[in-house]
Amino acid sequence: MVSFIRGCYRGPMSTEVPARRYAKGEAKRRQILIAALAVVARHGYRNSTLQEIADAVGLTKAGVLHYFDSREDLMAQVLRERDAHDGTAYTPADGDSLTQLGRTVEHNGSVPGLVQLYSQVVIEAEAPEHPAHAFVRDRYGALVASLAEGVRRRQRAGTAGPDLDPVAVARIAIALSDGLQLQWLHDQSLDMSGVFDTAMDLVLEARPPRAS
Amino acid sequence: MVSFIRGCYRGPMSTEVPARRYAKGEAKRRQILIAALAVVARHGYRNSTLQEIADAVGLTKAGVLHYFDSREDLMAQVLRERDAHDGTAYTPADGDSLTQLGRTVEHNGSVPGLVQLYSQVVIEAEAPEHPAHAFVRDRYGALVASLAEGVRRRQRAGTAGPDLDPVAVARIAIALSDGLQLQWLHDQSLDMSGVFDTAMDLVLEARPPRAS
DNA sequence: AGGAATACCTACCAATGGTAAGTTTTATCC
DNA sequence: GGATAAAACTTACCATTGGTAGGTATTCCT
Repeated sequence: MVSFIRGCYRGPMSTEVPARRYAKGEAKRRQILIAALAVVARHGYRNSTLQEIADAVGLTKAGVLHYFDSREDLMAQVLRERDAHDGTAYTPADGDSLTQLGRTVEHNGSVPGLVQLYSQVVIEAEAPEHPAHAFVRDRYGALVASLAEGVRRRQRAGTAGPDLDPVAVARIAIALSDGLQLQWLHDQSLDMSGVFDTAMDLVLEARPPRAS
Repeated sequence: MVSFIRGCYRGPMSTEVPARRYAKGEAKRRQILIAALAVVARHGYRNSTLQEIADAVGLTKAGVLHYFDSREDLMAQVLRERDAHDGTAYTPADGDSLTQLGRTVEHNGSVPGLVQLYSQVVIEAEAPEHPAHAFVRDRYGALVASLAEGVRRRQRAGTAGPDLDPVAVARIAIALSDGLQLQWLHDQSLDMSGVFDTAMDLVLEARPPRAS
């Protein structure tokens, strides 16, 4: 069981060194991740077979499974890689996390394969034994924290209702993002980004209560 | 009710006659639907096998497949039946559809199995060849229409911002419902209903814009 | 060059969804 | 109250797929 690295999740706070691999292997690994996403985009998540992914990169099933513990693990890693790459998730304290989330929503409107994969992994990972369980959990946690902080900053700046519960608003923003993506999968004419911005504007409303 | 329908989806506009079947079969069919939901609740969607469902009702796999075209079809029918039963979906014009949706969200907080099944089917059904594709599409459509009408009624009553786009608000409500359920699956301590109500209150806000 | 770790393949297995074809049960019609 | 047609099943059986075991070839470091 070689896998000191494979399968085990390394969160943002983890500093473990990656398992040493040969250059060729590292390249192949990346290639697999890219191919997997492409295959999902073409045939959908549940119709994406290990065999087809393997074919796409000139390997056998077993060859692919040399890099990933399982199909589920592979799919989860696609997400993780993507997540780390375009840094949508763990937004550092500098940028505005709410704006960043909005941008991510907008961007996702161009990658249906990724959206489907994301939704699918999130649901599957509900099972505690799923390889991405901890990942998704941590991701949600980090997102909530980051967004809540963004809300607090806006409250200080006066661009968000002072009585809003930052954590609740964070959860609302995430729910909107996830939920709109679900709808969008069934109707890609939906303007996810527009609806998201509209909703968030209303939620963050800094206007004083109506004189009742 | 339309409980005697099977296999093929009959939307609101369909008038086809139900396939005739014996009383015993009808009972068995119900039993299977209930058992399927129970199995999903226990082991999760992807770990719910036809075999186990069959065992639960004293049949073989093939026996179950006599009633449903496929596993996916079975799962979709569980949703459909449930949908028709507690009438959450096609809310008639009488009640307030927004309140109704809120109640459904609250109720779903007690049935994790159903929530998981629902989410899973919605994602799977993105594929046009999925047996529940048309169902989910129609369901979304009907929900949007119903909720949008609810928003309009509130606007007339002065309990919703007059400038709100009813359809957009409808989509927002659905997204919140779906998205919160996704989060809730990973953290059942989340107060779905509370967050949902909070968000909708903010979105529907009828307060006048702040004097900028 | 030597040697350890990696990269990768060839079988092989078990589980699962699904089908084909037949047998038994159920209700209906003379 | 049997004949009969349809529904309610069952017993094989198949194909796909994820995954494993174990071996061979390749890479890289010293």
